[in-house]
Amino acid sequence: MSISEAEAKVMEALWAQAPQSAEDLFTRISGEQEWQLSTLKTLLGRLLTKGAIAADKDGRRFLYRPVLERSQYLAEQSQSLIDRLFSGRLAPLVAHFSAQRSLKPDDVAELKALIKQLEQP
Amino acid sequence: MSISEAEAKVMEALWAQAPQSAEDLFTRISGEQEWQLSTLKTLLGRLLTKGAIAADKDGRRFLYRPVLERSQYLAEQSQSLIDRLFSGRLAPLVAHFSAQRSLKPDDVAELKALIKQLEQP
DNA sequence: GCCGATCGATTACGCATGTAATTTTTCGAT
DNA sequence: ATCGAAAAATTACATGCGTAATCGATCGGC
Repeated sequence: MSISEAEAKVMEALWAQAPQSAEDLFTRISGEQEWQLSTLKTLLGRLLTKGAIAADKDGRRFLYRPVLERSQYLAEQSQSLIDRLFSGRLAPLVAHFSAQRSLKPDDVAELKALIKQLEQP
Repeated sequence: MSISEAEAKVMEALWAQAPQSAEDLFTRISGEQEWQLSTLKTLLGRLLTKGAIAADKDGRRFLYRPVLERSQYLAEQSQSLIDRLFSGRLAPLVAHFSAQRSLKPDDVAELKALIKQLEQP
């Protein structure tokens, strides 16, 4: 059921716009990704098998659309990371970033605004 | 160079305590992980090849210790996630969690404290 | 209705991974 | 010096993934 790295790139393209044909996708993705068309087709096939996308016939070709929602994918990936590495809690992850000094003032401001919003629902 | 899921579990055990022999590790990890000893040995071998751990001879056996630091591993994993899914910025990840309503009041409080600390260095 | 272009489906293949059994090496004890 | 236990190294094997070529089906034009 898990989406691989390469498959995720296809999902991103479909989340950005759907439905799209294989050709459409190929055009969009080229530039980001140096794939042959048949590579993309393989990935589409695998995503279909996994049920992450669906295909609707449109004349002689198929139009693909996501079934798995992006927000759900984000949730799974994020949750998995903080479960595996941060005991399931978000704050330690943020603390980690701050310890690495990889938080720019903008980030801090944005976080602060978020928190404020969370406190006054 | 990348550490796999199973390998990461071995690393966690070594980060928790080092150095340890394969037997030590096996004892510690059993209960969490249903591995045969030889599975663990395979993983140790692969980690050695990858340079993530080192081994020092101690009589007839080896004592293993981490070379890769946990904080670096955390940094790589976390950065990779937010790069792939959140345009490289932390705030959107936090926003995602809040949108999922998976932030408990404790978490919010903890985050708030963190932010405060970041503002007054 | 047949032919070729255009899609999708099938097959391929090397490498990583999860999991483990088997083989080889090496000490320590006799 | 030899033998056996214990540890490490090698080999194994199925599955998933990245990448792609090729085969097969199908539709539109003649």
